Amino acid sequence: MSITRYQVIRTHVLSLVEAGQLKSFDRVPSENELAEQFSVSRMTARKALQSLLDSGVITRVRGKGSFVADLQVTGSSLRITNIAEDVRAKGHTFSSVVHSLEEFNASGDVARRLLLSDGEAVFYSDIVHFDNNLPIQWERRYVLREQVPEYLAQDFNLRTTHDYLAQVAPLAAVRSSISAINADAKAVERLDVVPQEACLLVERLTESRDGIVAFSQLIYPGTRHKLGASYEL
Amino acid sequence: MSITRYQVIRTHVLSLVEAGQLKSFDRVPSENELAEQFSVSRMTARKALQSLLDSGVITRVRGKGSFVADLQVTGSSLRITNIAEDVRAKGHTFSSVVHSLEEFNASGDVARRLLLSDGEAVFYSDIVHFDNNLPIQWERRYVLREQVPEYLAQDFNLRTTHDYLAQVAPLAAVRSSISAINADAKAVERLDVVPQEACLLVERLTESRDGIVAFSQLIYPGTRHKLGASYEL
DNA sequence: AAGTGGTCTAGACCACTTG
DNA sequence: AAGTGGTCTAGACCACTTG
Repeated sequence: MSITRYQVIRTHVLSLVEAGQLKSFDRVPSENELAEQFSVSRMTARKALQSLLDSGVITRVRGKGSFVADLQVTGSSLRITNIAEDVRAKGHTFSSVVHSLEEFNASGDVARRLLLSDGEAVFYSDIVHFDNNLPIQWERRYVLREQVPEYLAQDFNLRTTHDYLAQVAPLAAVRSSISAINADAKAVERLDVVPQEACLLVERLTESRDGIVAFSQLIYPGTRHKLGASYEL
Repeated sequence: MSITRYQVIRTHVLSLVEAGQLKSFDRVPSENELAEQFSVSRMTARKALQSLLDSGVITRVRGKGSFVADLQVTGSSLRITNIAEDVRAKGHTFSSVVHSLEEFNASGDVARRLLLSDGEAVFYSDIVHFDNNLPIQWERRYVLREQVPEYLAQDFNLRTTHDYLAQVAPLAAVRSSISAINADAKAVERLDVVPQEACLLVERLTESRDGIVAFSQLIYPGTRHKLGASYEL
């Protein structure tokens, strides 16, 4: 079995990603660009990109292009939890502090996750949730305006963003990734943790039947909170 | 988005399998047969069969033909992750280093999780897994001796603990928790991270039909690895 | 020799997003 | 209007397995 042309192209693009020359969400050469560069037909270049899509290395959007995917490896299963219910189920008092609720010009990672152009406006909320006055979750949420036009008019002390969104834009799909980060100055302030303390970062893209609704970043003090997942086979 | 021709063909073949007209190992119509039957080009028929291959519905052998695959045991989205497969799916090289494989006297947390008394002996493995020579998972596993008597005799360079355990003690239930920790000296050594770097800690209790099998601690460099979970509702 | 799947070409039309 | 990815065509050569 000799090495095929599409494998050569696949390996080339993969090496760009692995060498760090292309980072998450960076644009990957298009089918036409690769076809010209490697002197192959577009279908062959396409096959290379398609195999990278299948491997989860890139994502593709018609009309826009192909992009390096977010790091993600495993697929475990996680319940979508309602933090207010979880706290109350323990017999504790749940409360929230809304730090920001405003319009925001998406850029960088946030824009790319939401498939927006740099500078497009989204709704933004910055809220900390407490369990008996101890901060347990810092929630930053970027919401598409056309999907949830009344987002800024809500009182998120009365109802969590999760509950409100579940009502106005019922979930159809959720993609989450979980990583660990060291607390920066802002996290120290919001969550009352020690500088550099390990925290859980859950990034979540939620979709309704009408498409993407929101991108959320949920940060938990690592030592104060565990995410649970269980399944029976 | 209209229904494409290859989807029509895919659906047709799939319905034959689901209706039981084609059983495991039965021959599926060839690319040429389908192309003629549906009046499409061979490439379009091929795309339909290829998508069935990707879904695990059929297998294909050059020169022989396409055949209905053996019964699938897929638990849909509740996949328990196999790190070796995940790495290889990206086209990367997977390798492992076994640091310890020995008997160990359980105590504290480990004993409690396994419902043992303090000081009872279990089998213990300490292994680091690499993605292209970059450490991505440090796995410490505590295994009940009576459930897996031959655990210490295995070569976990050839087969991961996950694969071995899946074979000798099929999973019946899994309970995981995920938290964030700051890297201690041992983690720095095993995972080649910076001291205090945030890492993901996945703790997992696995059970077979005969009861608890093992307790595992899986530690991932936080910045180098994300756990992904996605579900469609 | 005839049939199979694997790769590849050089075109085409389309829906969609961006300047 | 130009670029993107998605689908599709009608050919081609190939390696491989089977009668």
